[in-house]
Amino acid sequence: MERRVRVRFAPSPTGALHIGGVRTALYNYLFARQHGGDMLLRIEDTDSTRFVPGAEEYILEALDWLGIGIDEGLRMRNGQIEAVGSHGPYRQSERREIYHQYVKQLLDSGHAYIAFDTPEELEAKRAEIPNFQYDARTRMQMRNSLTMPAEEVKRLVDGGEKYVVRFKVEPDEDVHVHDLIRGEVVINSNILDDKVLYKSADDLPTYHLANIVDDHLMEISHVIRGEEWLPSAPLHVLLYRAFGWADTMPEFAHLPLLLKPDGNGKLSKRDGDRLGFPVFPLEFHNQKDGTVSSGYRESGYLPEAVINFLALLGWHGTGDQELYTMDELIKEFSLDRVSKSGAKFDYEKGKWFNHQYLQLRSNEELAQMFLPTLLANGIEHPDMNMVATVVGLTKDRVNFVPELWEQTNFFFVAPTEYDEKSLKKRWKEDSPRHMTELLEVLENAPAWDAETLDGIVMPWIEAHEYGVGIVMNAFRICLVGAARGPHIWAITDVLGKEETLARVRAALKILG
RNA sequence: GGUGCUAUCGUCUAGUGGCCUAGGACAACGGCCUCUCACGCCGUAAACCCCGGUUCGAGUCCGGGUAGCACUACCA
Repeated sequence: MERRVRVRFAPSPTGALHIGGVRTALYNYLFARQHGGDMLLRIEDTDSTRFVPGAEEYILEALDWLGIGIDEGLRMRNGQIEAVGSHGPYRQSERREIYHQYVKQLLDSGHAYIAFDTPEELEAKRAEIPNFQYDARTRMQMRNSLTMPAEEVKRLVDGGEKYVVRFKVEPDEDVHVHDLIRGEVVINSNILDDKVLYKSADDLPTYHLANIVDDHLMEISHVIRGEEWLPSAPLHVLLYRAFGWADTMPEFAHLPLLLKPDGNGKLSKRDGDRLGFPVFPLEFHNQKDGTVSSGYRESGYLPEAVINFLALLGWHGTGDQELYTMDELIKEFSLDRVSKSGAKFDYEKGKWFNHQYLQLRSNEELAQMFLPTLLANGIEHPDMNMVATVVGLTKDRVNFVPELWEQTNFFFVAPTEYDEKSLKKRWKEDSPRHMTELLEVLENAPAWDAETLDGIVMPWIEAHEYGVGIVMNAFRICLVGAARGPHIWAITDVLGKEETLARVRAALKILG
């Protein structure tokens, strides 16, 4: 009775994988793992006109980066695409023969018919009749195998006339769809049109047919997909019935949509560039239109942060927990705790998640990740131990690895100018004299560790009643160029005696 | 226009008839810590779309309204 759980993520290679699609893939993956089932990946490339080269690779690479594992179908392994499983092929464009067979079955059983109406004719019809719909009310006035003699249909088809196969929707029936998230949804078949299932022009089925055939053949137990599919779910139920597969029809779960952070509507490709944050997991160079879209990976996001962030956009556990590892998500996830309403994409919270996961990474690891940024800023061969040290000193104040540069640049490059605001507030009339004297104190330091320096500088300040804040802030400006940064002795420790003294002298020269 | 789905702080959400004086998180604001800037910690402000009904009792159930969203292709 209990069926093996098999779910699929079935994107179209029409561009970069949208962040909403990533979440759909994630929920499918979590569901599969939790039930010890299979996660399949199938490419739905039945629209040859929208195909974008590189999109398939992109999708698989993105899932691989995020740690969303694929058990069957297409997946990325060591930078190479591989197909695994016995239900293939897993690209719909390679399953033409299979679809032919099922189109024929529907035609033979009277559940579908051939239609010759051209796109132009249909367009004219729509212009002529408001709210025109190709259905039980209108199909008998159109050019199709229901209205034309069988011999003529055969003659046209054999003669290479372009045609489509339409599903014959029976009128006046309440179609029930059971949805795991929304419960029972009922739609009357009268509002459904006779959907095109197959187009002879490119010898490919449409989504609706391919989807049902593949899900059946691949033994999919649960269809977890975006809410935009809810209106066509009744059509899919009707198709399962027409094929005689009603008893093995998968369960449906329609996920709420990801909405724009401002205004209205669902999150789209263009929102990212408009609002200044990525809507794609990886940077994408579209070979078709030449556009480049930014990605979470390239923006400095950690995959575990993206996963955690996305998981909580539309799902929530039973308690107040917000930080989840993938394993915890697999354990806790459940479809009945998925929200019903759309979620505005809150980019700010994503930053916070990244901050949290950044703190968990080791200094050495972060130093490696920081290397490209250093190089981009002209730091050619940094001492990696030193980089790890400064990263450790500053990582708790950044959300992203590249931001480390703003926090650590003075460790690598001595200041040449000094922040005006800091000077105004922290560089006093006595500061040049203090620094000159401090120079002498430091020159005579018996050692250069934090404890030693603190042990001689503090008593010196106290003895002269200069004020700790006044001296230390002026000193900080000399070393950093502004009133910011980690603890002063941590800075002198990294800089070393020679560099520290040189910076104080340079500051004295410029600031007087 | 038609059909469907949805509706709690600015945002993500907890809440499944009394535990709600509506909880948590992000963001905002204030304070503490402190040589600075941050981090961190503590605190403040901030919501049940509206109208009816059911009930001893409604954020929670029902009806209506309103609003938002999705779909309405030989796209997925």
